[in-house]
Amino acid sequence: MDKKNGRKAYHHGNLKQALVEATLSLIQEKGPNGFTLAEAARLAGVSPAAPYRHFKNREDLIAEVARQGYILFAEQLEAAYNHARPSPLIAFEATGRAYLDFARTNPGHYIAMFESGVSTAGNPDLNMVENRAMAVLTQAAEKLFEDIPPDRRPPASMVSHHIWAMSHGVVELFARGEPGGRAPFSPEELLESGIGIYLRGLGIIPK
Amino acid sequence: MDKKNGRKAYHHGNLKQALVEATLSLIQEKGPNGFTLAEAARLAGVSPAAPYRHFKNREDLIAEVARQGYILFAEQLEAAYNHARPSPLIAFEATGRAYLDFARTNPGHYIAMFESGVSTAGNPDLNMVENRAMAVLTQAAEKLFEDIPPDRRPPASMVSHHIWAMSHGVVELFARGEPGGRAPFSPEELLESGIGIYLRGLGIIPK
DNA sequence: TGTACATCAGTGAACGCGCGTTCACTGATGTAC
DNA sequence: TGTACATCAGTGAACGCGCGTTCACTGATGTAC
Repeated sequence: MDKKNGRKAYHHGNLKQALVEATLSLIQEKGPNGFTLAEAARLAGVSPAAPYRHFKNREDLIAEVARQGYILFAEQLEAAYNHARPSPLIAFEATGRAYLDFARTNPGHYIAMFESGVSTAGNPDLNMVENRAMAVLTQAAEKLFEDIPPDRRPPASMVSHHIWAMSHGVVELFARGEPGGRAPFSPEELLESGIGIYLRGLGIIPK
Repeated sequence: MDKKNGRKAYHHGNLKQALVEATLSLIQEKGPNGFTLAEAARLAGVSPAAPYRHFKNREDLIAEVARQGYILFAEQLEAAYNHARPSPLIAFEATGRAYLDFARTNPGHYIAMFESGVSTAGNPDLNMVENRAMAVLTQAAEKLFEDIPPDRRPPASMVSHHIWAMSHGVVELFARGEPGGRAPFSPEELLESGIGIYLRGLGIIPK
């Protein structure tokens, strides 16, 4: 499995993943629709026909990037949640921070997942990994309600959708482009304070 | 100023606005980057060179769509807010609904404003109209705090950014594509309940 | 009211370009015996 | 250990296409006198 000497190997060896990585940087640079399949091939050092060995077309390539993104995303949320330790509340807040962090450090993945127009509904693979990521948030919300009387608990999946929406909104509106772009607050501040107020509204943080 | 008889007038009469409208439907259909300037020209019934009389390039055209969108947006938010009548709280909630409504009924504008990649920072015209829209939300938040002791008031602009983020998140994640796409709740439900919980957290709605 | 002229807002042909996709091909690798 | 062969993963040339943009042009409109 050793690479032969240097560049000129006829077989790339790992072209599929190399194309995924080329796509990641192209997406960051030019947006999800700002580049062509030929450009990705060029960046991977390969002829324009080569990608067709691995992907049906451009959209298929982006879907693969998104798929890998959802898996990473779920892993990182789960790691941040850390089995509700040290406490469900602290772990929940850490998960929110991890959301923002993921979007920050993996912009290419994030864009492929949420801004590229790939439909998760139409793609069973994608649907599955998306649900897995979502489940982390929902379970975190459930754990949070242990101390609330059952008749005052909102549905956990509604709460996770609220948190998801607020996080996504902060990412899209305030964490893109220039630092200090659209708002006088940092994205971290905004998300942290927003979730704080929301949790107080749920009765989870005392007033 | 009457149009001459029928189609074949050499001068279009109102090509600039016709191109804006063509762009609106193309954006809805194919996304902010899924069409070409030539396509917009074709849809407006004009040669591919004609748009250059009115717009520097494609981006310039999309920026104009966004600009008109922000103006509409501010108007609709303001109308919904209706000078804090019948009460600051009810008016505030109506404004949230108007946000969602705008995104729903003006998808082309919304996409041009928030998903096309036009930078409002780099364009003074856009920046201005964006701020005008934002100011509606901020003023609505301020009015909401009249009854809260000043030392417990969060900055109004922070609150408006929270609301903006949650609304935008709901639109992007749950109000796009198929009805009942990503979530088991309707966008309206989600936004309404989310804002409700948030306002309870602010102490504006009693528990 | 008429006329000359400037300006405006289009046309249509042309160009160079790069893309997506197909195709027959070929070099490298894996495997059966 | 060798060898024949199948398969895999690339190449490179070709095609048709539509785009962005420029250009000299022209028909319509507005205006000064």
